[in-house]
Amino acid sequence: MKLREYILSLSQFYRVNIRTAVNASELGLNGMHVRCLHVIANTPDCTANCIVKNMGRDKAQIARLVKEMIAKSWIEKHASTEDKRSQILSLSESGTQQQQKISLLEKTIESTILTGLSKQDEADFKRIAGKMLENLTKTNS
Amino acid sequence: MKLREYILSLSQFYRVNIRTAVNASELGLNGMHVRCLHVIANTPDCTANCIVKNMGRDKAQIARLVKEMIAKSWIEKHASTEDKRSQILSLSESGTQQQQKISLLEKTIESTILTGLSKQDEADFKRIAGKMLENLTKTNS
DNA sequence: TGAACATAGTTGATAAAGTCAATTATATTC
DNA sequence: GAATATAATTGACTTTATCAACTATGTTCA
Repeated sequence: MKLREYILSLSQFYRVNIRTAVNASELGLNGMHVRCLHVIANTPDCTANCIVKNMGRDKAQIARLVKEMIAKSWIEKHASTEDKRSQILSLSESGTQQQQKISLLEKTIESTILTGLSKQDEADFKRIAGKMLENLTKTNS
Repeated sequence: MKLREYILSLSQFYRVNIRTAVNASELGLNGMHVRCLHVIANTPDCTANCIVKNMGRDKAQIARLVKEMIAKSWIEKHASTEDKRSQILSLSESGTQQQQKISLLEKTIESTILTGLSKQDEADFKRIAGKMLENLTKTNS
């Protein structure tokens, strides 16, 4: 089995799993919402562009997701004082709650994924995947 | 950085890379074509259902992709002699050529990804990712 | 300073990908 | 041989992704 297959299949089956869990919990959000909320939660002074860079998506797609999440009141935006072109995004009260619920679901899946693997395996995986990511993103810029 | 992010980002950036390369080479195929051709090439007596299982996709989606690829004459189908419900898929002459061109592009990306990683790292990655995949797919069935 | 270029975000148009339910044709089971 | 299961197909639709054009603000440097 080729490297490609491992990479693509892992994400595919991860997606299927998390979507099933999220649907079941009836939070009313989809995969991209989940990931955006994460990025916003974990990035200081997060802007739409931060999400674009972090997730490797098209900025049009992110602009629409952001709009949608603001409409649902999960996030808020306010103009940056430093750069008037930038909009700083942050989680609202309810967005934070959503995020916490998702984190719980993800912990469950994470422990499923890691079944039968050692701490060392996990660390190795992250180290190697991190290096791969670095290699992949360097070529783009 | 969480496991989730490594898994999803790796596939995302891999996709972006391979798509750029495939577009540049003007082969006229998209990401799903690429993956389907691979599965067909590497599965003995491949059926649409094999692709569904292998890739974790909806059978409707695969049926349409197969139809499209037959229309483009990249693959052929003939009824199975063992089970008249099944259609055995195989690469045509031109499909094989497409597949070989893609393989070249993928080799290039693969070597980019593996830059700075040892043979041992690669083997470890595959072993760990393989176990993860096993964990993820077991829960679904 | 101000023209040229760069960056952040938005929008329109469209393509690709994914989903759910129903249907047809064979297979299997008991 | 009737009930049930499976392989593939189709209709109707939603979601996700992409590209190009555009507005508004920033940056550079002749």
